[in-house]
Amino acid sequence: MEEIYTYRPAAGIKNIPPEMDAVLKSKGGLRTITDRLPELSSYDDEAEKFKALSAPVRLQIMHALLVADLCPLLLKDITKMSDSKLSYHLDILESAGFIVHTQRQKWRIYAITLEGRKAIGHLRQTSEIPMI
Amino acid sequence: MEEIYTYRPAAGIKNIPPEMDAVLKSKGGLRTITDRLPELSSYDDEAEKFKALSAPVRLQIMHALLVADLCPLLLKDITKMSDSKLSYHLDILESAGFIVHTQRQKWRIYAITLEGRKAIGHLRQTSEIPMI
DNA sequence: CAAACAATTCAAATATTTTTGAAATATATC
DNA sequence: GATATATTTCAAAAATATTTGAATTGTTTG
Repeated sequence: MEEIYTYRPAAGIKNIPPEMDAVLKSKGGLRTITDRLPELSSYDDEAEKFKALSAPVRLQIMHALLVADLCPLLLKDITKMSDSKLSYHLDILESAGFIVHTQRQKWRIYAITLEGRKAIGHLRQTSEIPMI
Repeated sequence: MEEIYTYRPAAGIKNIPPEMDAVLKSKGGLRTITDRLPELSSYDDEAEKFKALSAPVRLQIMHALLVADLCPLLLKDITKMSDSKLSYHLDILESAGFIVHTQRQKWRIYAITLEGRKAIGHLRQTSEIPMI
């Protein structure tokens, strides 16, 4: 006589480890777990933010901006990057919402956002830093 | 008579915005800022961790493991990925320290680590989840 | 022990990201 | 107004990451 499990794994899955069987039982079955999880595309924004911080050069920029608001000229000196390369990475950080810029005549001034501070785990505010 | 600024920017930099001049003065000059910043390679590990979470599929795996420890068979069913693809992404998450696995005979069981929970901002512990 | 299973590994193909260098834009200075 | 400056944008090249599918490893089952 074949026992019917409400937590039976999806068709196609033959064997699962005994521990998994127990886990599924306690969670109400695989279907219950699957149904609770959001769809893949719901992670897109979060993934983009993580990606923005996934390059050492961009973390370097973030940490420089943690010390002070800076224009690309100075960031270029600090990071030793070419103009266009710096511009590329600044754009990625800005698109992710971690930095912003203001235009002052022919210069730009970049500043880290509150979200940016949080993201790199430096929420402690250094009050002297000018905010935009 | 030429004034000598201790906060004068590095050679090669001609003009900076007036606001930048004030910022540099308050921070002790560009050199002081640069000297305080760690070298580029010091961000490698942190960048690798962010990169591990920079793909929607990997966040999906993380969130599934937040609900329960799971074997690749079940993860495959949940994420609709091919064997080798899943294996590739599990490896990236494990290398970053966000998940671990134990071997039970022919099966593996993957579990999220405490660091993994923290990283995706779900520090609130759901006590029923079996930990390895 | 042969066939089935769970899962990984590997190499090639594909896709995405990053770098580079030239051109463009806009502002400032002589 | 011509030249210099600050910065971006763009397209091609280079570097990395991901996907795919076949081969491999080790374990279980008949």
